[in-house]
Order: sequence, then C-alpha cells, then structure tokens
Amino acid sequence: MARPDQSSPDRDEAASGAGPRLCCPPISDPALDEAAAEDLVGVLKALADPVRLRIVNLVAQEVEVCACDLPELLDRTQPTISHHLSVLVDAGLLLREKRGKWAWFRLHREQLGALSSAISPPS
Amino acid sequence: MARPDQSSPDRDEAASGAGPRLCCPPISDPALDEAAAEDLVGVLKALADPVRLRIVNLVAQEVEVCACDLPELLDRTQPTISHHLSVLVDAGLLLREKRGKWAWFRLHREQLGALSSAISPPS
DNA sequence: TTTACGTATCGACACGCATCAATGTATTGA
DNA sequence: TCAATACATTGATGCGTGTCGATACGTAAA
Repeated sequence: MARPDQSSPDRDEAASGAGPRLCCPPISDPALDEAAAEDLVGVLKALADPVRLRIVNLVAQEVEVCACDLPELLDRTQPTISHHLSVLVDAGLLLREKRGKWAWFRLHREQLGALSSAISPPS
Repeated sequence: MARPDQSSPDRDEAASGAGPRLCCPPISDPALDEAAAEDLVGVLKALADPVRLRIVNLVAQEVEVCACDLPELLDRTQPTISHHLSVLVDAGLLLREKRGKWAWFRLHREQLGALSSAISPPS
C-alpha cells in the first residue's frame, strides 16, 4: 500500500526541497514490539472487565478487602469472584494473603502505578 | 458469607474496646458503580489488544500516522487494521482525519491522559 | 467517464472468556 | 473425629471478538 508523498496536494507545506520525497519520516523502530505489547496487554486485559475494575477500586479504598464481602457487593457468585481475584493476582495487581479460612487482598500499588505511567501520553 | 470479626485470632490488634465488632469498617459506597465501571472498561478494552496497543504506541511517536502503513508494520490485513482503528477512534483514543484517499490518525492525548490518571493508585 | 487505489463494511469462522452449578480442599470449632 | 464454613477448581455454556476474504464506497488521475 503506497504511502502518500510530499508532492501530494494534501501535504505541500515546507515544499522547498528538490524532487518528491516522503511526506514524513517513515515510521520505524517501534518502541513496542509484539512481545512487549503482549506483556502490557496482559495487565490491561486484567483491568478491562467491569467486575475486576470494581474490585481494584474497592481494594484501593481500603487497606485490605476480604473475599467474603465481594459476592454480595458485586452481585456475582463465589466461584466467579474467586476467578476474577485470581486473574488480578496473576496480573500482579492484587496481593493475596490467606489468614485462616479467609482470603484478604491488598492493592499492589507499584504494579498499578507502572501500568498508569506506561500508558501516559508523551510530553 | 459471614465477615470475620475482630474477636478472630487473626485480627486482634487494638482490641481495647468492648464486645465483638467488625474487624474493619464495612465496605460501603463504592466510588465506582456498575455504570461508571462500564465506561472506564470501554476505554481499557480498546487498549487491551496487542495490535491496538502498538497502533497507539506508533501514533504517540509521530505527529500523525497514515493507515496505509499499518498493515505491513503490524502484519495484519487491511480490513483488520481498519477495524482496530475504528475501535480506537470510537473509544476516543485516536482522532481520524480523511485527506483524499488516505486516512490519517493522531493521538487524542487528553483521553489517554484521563485514562492514565483514572487508574493511577491513590496517595 | 472510465480506471486505479485506499479505506470501510459485511459475513463467516474460530477462539477466548465471563458466568454458574457442582465438587474438592482446607481450616475452625464442637 | 465430625460438622460447618470459606475458598479454589472443574466442566459446561453462551456471548463477545479478532481475523480474513469478498465486496462496496470514495477519491483521484487518465
């Protein structure tokens, strides 16, 4: 698929040079290759679910949250909540601590902060 | 599912009070209700795909990007690229400008910045 | 008005995933 | 040891979506 060049009427600003050349520097050296993109996407996918996003939001408001409260708060069954908690722990967004019969979860702030800055726009 | 209380051996710090009470203030008033979560999730889902994340990354490195370059750069067919571009535009992350036969895309920095700060951890 | 080309849309297919009922595992208290 | 409880795991199901070939649409040049 041919790229438009500067001789196109659409982009003739700064047309002081010689013969036709590219309208702009060709895109090269993408900072995010396929592998790096997959890594970041893993954390983004973990957050890109309404139940999981609300879990993270709840945990961010408290020191820690007991799994026992979440089925009622989020209107989902216990297996579904357990599944979502595991996804968040696997993504590194939550930290799980089992105390007796109960499972408590805290926010992994470094990981969430890393994600936040990874997607913050440049300049 | 019963919540553990402070009389549990797991959480007996600051046990100076009277009879048994909750281990911690009950979670209430979640800042993110189901509707608000769905909104944020829409933008997160748009980013949570390796092809789309790489598109945003490419556009963030240039002033603007021509759709004609993306199939080769990202190793996807033209319909697939067109689909992903539409998803990003619909999510408000990219701005589309059609010039002649070509479609050019710029980063919507405000939207990406809003997402970045929305998921940044508190304090 | 043709022809060529870049892009958008459509239809179909395969895969991923959110969800739940049923069941297993581990811990606590009697 | 037994019963109760909290959580994890499994299997099944339905929906969403990433992908591509085919095709339609719009623009520009001949």
